[in-house]
Amino acid sequence: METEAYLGPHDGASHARFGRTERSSVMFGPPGRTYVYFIYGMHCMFNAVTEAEGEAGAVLVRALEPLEGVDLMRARRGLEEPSGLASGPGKLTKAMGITLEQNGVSLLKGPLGIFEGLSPGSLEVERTPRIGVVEDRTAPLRFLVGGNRHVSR
DNA sequence: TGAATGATGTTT
DNA sequence: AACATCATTCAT
Repeated sequence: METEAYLGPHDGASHARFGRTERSSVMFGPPGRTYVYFIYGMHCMFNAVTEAEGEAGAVLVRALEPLEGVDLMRARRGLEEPSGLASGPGKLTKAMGITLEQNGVSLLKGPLGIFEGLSPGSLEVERTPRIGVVEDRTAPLRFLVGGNRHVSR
């Protein structure tokens, strides 16, 4: 698992840096929903909205370790090998079948209810600067599970 | 290292 | 209405 935090209007690398726009409006909405957006003309990025309504904040899920549905993910990616299925934010949405249609849907229940029935775990979490951002190059807002190879490049 | 590829927000 | 930018990926 690998994530990055994007903050509110004061975060120069966040989509919320222009305030509440059509694209970023879901970031200002209630927490526990998805924020999905289209980038580079070809990739969807998957975020979880984190902050209270009226404040902006989201966590970009950049990579994960496939535990279930590996064959389906492989089929969606069009890969023979099950390695690197979701080792990047664009790869991850393709493997998961996440598109703009899922923008703003709940993560607390339903098909994407990934926060449902979660119990706190204990993981070694490493922190590094975020990838692909030009503002705030040094802020350590990228979080990875220590020693896990299912991360982005 | 660079091309692919299109929406977004800002500037004119 | 036009432009620069972009929370990437893959092939060269």
